[in-house]
Amino acid sequence: MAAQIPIEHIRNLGGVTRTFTAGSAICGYDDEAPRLLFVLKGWAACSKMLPNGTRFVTEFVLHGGMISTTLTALSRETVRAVTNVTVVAFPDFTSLPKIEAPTFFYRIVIGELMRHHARMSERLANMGRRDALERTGHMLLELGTRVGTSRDYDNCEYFDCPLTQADIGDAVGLSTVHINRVLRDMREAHLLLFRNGIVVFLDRARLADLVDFDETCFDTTII
Amino acid sequence: MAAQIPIEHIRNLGGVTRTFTAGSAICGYDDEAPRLLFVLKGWAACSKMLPNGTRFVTEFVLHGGMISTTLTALSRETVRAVTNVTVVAFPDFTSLPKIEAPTFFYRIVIGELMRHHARMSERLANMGRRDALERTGHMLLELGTRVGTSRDYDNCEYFDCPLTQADIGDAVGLSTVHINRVLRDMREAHLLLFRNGIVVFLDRARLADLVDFDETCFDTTII
DNA sequence: CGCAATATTGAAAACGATCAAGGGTCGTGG
DNA sequence: CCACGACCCTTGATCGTTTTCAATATTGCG
Repeated sequence: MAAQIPIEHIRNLGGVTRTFTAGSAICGYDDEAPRLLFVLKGWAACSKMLPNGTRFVTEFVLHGGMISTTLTALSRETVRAVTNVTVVAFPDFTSLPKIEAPTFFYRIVIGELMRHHARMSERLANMGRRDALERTGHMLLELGTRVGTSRDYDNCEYFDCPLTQADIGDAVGLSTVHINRVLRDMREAHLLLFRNGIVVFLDRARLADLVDFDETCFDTTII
Repeated sequence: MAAQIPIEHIRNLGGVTRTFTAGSAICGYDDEAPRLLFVLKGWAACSKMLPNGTRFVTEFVLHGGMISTTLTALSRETVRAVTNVTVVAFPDFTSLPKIEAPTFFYRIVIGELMRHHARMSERLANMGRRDALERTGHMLLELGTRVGTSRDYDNCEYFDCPLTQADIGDAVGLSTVHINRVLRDMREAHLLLFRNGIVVFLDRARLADLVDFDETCFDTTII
């Protein structure tokens, strides 16, 4: 199983390319035909609206990530484009009675579901047993690991992060106000900066240690 | 895709049956050969030990549930038998380079991963955006829905629940002490009883309404 | 330039954790 | 058969974290 989805393979399978503008809905849970989407570019967010009026973000889908509309329907999630997003869409062969797609396609889907599972497992533990600083630090380290960081700003690692503080709060289960305070604390502790859509890890090693971040679940060569 | 794993099919595929006594480890994350296990009987719990010394239960595996040791390794989870547990074990064909198993097996694995995903998604939202009473109520309703309830005790629905209050706390991210108080509140509000390993829903409808429980994610005929 | 969305800060209140102590139940061994 | 220990459940009091409410910057965008 490859470490990452072979996007090139997928491009050549006759999927339909679609784009979504920032803020638009990629799929709701009462959609048309079931589809499998692979994100080629941009950030998307899977979220649930709860009856109590709050929102929760269950997953950010990044480059190479998969969106199964069958799955989002089952999970009662909505997927929305955070930035402009490009995807390739396929009919959702996974729910057909017979194997109808190249067999390696099944392996790709299973791999994606597993990576996804590993992230959710980590995030569950995160939300259940860690405090605000650990949760937010963890989330930002996860995102940095997944999108990949560059080096600049006095040789610190950084990455572009199009999320608002509210998005992050909705993803880690904290109020926007508190995310703001946590970010200030991290800034004052010279751990990281988050300004103008850019996250700079001022001291990534210390941060990772502080929030005990373990890349295993994200930087997967296993699956 | 079937609503449930066709255990009969699986039994006839030459898997090896194994049993584990209550409390023993079913797999840790440094296990031997990767395997796929299907639980025939009993309750198991997937959990993570965090560096801060706390435990978090990411999933309870019940009758018909699947355990992939590849996946638990990736997620750095440990699986422990809560009660005595019987499983059928297969080599983990999902990580082989070629399709090596009956193709419907792939569909079974994908279905299980999706159901699993839907539960985790629901639990994430639960932990992130609901209070203690809602979380615990939700968890018990989820378990009741998954194992199936019987009627007795003045015609109330009930089910056998082998978990301790500590287990539940570790699964919903609350302290044991607080779980205890929440259970007392629910008892005093005539919503449910949890005594001697039995959960009785005294007023299931009102409870489900109070914690806004939605069975869609659990009672799946879709996948 | 002005509006809307986002970020920031303070003060008060709520919620859940933690600490500490006691009670019940079960199984084992004397 | 009883005593003991292990484990689980229960309750009270206190402390800390995070939420909420409210008000004010700041930024981005048409």
